[in-house]
Amino acid sequence: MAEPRGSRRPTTIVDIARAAGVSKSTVSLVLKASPLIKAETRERVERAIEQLGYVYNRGAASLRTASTRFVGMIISDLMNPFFAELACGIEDAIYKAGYVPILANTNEDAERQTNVLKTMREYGVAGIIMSPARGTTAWNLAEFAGAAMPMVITMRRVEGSALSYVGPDNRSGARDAVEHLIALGHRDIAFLGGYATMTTQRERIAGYRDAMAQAGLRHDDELVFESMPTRAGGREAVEAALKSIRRPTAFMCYNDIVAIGASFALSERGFTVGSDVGVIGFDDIAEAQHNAPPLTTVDAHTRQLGTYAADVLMAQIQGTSPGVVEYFGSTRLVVRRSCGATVAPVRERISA
Amino acid sequence: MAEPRGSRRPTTIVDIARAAGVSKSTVSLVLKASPLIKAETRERVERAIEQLGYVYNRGAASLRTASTRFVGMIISDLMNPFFAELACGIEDAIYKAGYVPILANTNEDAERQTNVLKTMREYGVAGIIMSPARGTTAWNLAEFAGAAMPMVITMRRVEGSALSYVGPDNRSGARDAVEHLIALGHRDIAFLGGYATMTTQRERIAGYRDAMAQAGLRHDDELVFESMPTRAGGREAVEAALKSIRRPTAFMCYNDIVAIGASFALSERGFTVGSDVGVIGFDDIAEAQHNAPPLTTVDAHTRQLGTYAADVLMAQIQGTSPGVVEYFGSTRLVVRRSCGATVAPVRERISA
DNA sequence: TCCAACTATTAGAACGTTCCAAAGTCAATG
DNA sequence: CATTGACTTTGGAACGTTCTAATAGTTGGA
Repeated sequence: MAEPRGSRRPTTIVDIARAAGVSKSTVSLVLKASPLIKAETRERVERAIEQLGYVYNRGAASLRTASTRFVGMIISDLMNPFFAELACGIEDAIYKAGYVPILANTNEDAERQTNVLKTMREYGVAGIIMSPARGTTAWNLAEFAGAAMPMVITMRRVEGSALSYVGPDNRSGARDAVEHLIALGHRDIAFLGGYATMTTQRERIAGYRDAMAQAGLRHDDELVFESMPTRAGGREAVEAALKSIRRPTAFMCYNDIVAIGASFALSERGFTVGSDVGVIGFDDIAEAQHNAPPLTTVDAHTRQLGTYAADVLMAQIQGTSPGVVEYFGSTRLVVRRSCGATVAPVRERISA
Repeated sequence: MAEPRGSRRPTTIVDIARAAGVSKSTVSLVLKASPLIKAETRERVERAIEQLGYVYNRGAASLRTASTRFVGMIISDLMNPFFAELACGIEDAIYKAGYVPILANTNEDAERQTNVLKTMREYGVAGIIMSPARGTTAWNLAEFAGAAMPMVITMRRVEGSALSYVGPDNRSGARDAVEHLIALGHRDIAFLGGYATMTTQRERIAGYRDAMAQAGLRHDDELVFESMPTRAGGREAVEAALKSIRRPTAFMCYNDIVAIGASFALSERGFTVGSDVGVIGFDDIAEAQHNAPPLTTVDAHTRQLGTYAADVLMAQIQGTSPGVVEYFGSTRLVVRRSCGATVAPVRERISA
């Protein structure tokens, strides 16, 4: 509470030691709650700390111990509610582990990502969790891959990288969703959104093709409509699909915001999404539930994946890790109304 | 690139000095691009840095200079797209100013906020930007208010606090919106969402009352339906309003997610939002545009406010500030279709 | 030849912690 | 009364920078 008497210099461990009539070593031990210190001494020191309004200097401690409790958290697009949820999961787990997250939102800018990685190293972060910007190559991460720095990649695989990875099982998630569309009677099903340069898109398309092939349905490139993975991209992709020769009756979308953009554009054009035409998203962001109509989607358990990614990193930092982890989280189809499930009841109680 | 020869010890400025045949002071000067250093010497040092794969240790530098380039960024609810957008604005500005954000998502938990403030001080942040958790009092912030630590509060005013504040002009924004509803012919207009313990809600309600009083319309407490400021809260609030004696025909909502929840519930009950009944939100989050129907709302210029808050903090840190700033950003009514503007054309080209 | 005024470089203390090795206390034991 | 061992406490080096003041080296003018 109180300021140090005379000077501007902040109170240090030495001031406390003087005030309490002990050595600075003793104060240091009190600060880390060492059992070596006698109760009476500890109280005396604690009183001095209180009185002088001492603030522990973690920077100095870090210099001495050559380790920090910073964790770098590199997010590719924080404006996307999906990544915001991921970030929340990561942040929470980091906080609970007694670490502190340094945030960087790269906005899909690989150059910025490079800068940020460099800076974080200079700040001595204990490890890094990152959802890589589009176009990140294993080569970009090579420096870190050498176990030099604990690091986990999340949500987007980087091919050829030997780093730990945590993400959803995109392929089986997409397969489940498309199988559901097929079961509802859809035959011409398009895939909307994303670009083939994104591993996530390729994985989801693979799932789409698995289901289509299984049912003996067409699933060639002419049924894939690429676009930016945004709401606007969803609108564009669906417009393109509607202009195509074989007009699809259902749309498996790269993610929820694409699906929301697509269902919006479909409604604008007079289609009744959920009966004329089916739409399914991926991720299950909060918004999906309140879309019109409520969006059928694949729950990726985003928040939990974030938490798990952080846990993996912590284990790696603390050396309790079994080495490189590759985790593909299970997904769950959430049937709402956008898929054309006219008969099926809404299986879900609205909650969030 | 290359690792130091023998030991595990990371390369330091001293290793560079030895390799380049100069003193560590010289290396230090090279690192800060001092004009004192001869070009030839600089090159020699830079070559050594490259060869030994030296990583600058900012922690050590901070200890010596007694200052860091960390900025604390305390967000009350990162899952809310409004705050995610705010966070993006802040992060970007901080990054551009050459600082590094430490993130904390308090999740409206005042206790966590207290912890986080303490921790950030221990890490020696140069300043803090924070959207306070609900229930934060001036007393909670008293320690910081003494100009001891540069700090700017954003989005939610804390009464009695002498800290800088940056946020939208809630009162005039809400007034504009309600005036628009009145101009469209609505007479029974309710206010939905938030709690009177939140300064932001009180300000927005004040604007609502300004407009209602001006038009000579009822605006007593019976037309205010409080709820959590979430989508679920919006649903609950509108249900309560529909049960009330004097059933309103229009709803001014605390924010966009409340409005989205409300318009969802109204549609579920068979109302056609935008003709039977009007709904207006506040914030203009990305989602508003793709709501069904697209949501009329008050653009708070969220991202810019974040950027501005960061700029104010930077000025305060660098001592170029004119002291305590109170900024109430102008707002802009964005007329879409939820307000019952059946006649008015949609004034906006869809863009995001 | 000497001094002034540069330019370029450097020695060494300082920043606030932690940690090691050593030392002081005290009661019990032989 | 010395010795032991458990329990507390401590001095001082070390962490990797920056910064001040001082030192060389060089040039040019008197």
